[in-house]
Amino acid sequence: MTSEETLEQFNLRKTKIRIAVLDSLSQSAVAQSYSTMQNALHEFDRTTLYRTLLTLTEYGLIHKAYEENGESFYARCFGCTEQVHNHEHLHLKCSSCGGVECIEISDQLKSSLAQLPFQEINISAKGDCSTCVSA
Amino acid sequence: MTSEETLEQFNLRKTKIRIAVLDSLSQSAVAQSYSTMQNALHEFDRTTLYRTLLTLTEYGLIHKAYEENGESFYARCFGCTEQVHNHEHLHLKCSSCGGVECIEISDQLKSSLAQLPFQEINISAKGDCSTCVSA
DNA sequence: TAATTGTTGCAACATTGTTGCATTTTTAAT
DNA sequence: ATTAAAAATGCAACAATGTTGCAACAATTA
Repeated sequence: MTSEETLEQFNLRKTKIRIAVLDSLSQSAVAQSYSTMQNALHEFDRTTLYRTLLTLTEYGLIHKAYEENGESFYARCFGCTEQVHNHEHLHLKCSSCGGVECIEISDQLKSSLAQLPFQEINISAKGDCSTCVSA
Repeated sequence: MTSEETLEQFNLRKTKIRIAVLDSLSQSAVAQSYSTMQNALHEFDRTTLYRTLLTLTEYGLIHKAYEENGESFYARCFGCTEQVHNHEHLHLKCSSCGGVECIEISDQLKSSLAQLPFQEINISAKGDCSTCVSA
């Protein structure tokens, strides 16, 4: 599904920056930092980017995958809605390239987590991402 | 062990703010945010607090337990050194009081995590902390 | 095409992160 | 106890990001 179709589906206006952000995050294997996106989308005002990320997050199209030292990394959400979030993955911050990758987790780990009486469980880790480990 | 003794043990100078930060975090059941500490320690310059947190973190006396929306929460480290970190717990952000609590994790979850080929695995969750759930 | 409604760009300010430097404090030596 | 050396502090300054208000503008709908 194209970014335009996605926006239509969520009853969001199809604006340039929303399409650009969704396109960029959809094509990216890793979550992107705010500053990376700001550099890539320098034709837009940073406030606009800020509000675009807020809106897309609010509607469950993207999510903040990782946060460290005040730097936020965003990724496309798949199977998430405003109410339900699929967090059956962990976020790996690559020690080598600095990117953040989403990693599927084992069934054993899933069931261990399912026993916890908490919501919005989030796992992050550091190591080499799939790109860097094979390089 | 008192905060002064702890600082001695790590060959760190016993300054007012270091003792105040360690005392405060040692007595606190929950991790404290930077802004909370800044308000509590307003007699010190915020740069000094900033550098104090850096130093205590560097030597493994405290650690950044949680970070959300640019707000960092710090807690006393137990059994951590500059090299080895004990992260056999998860950080629970309380939906009610906003505090961050350290929670011990089950052996099953520990062993699931031990199988992951990553370092510095960190789990966070949202829910009610032990204080709020019983209130 | 016009009216409506939502979005954008800009200005402005808050908070936190960060560095340099002069001053002060801590520690160790005398 | 005094002093010299080393380290920590306070202050000024600037960067990055978060956040709001508002006028101008663009996307949708009638």
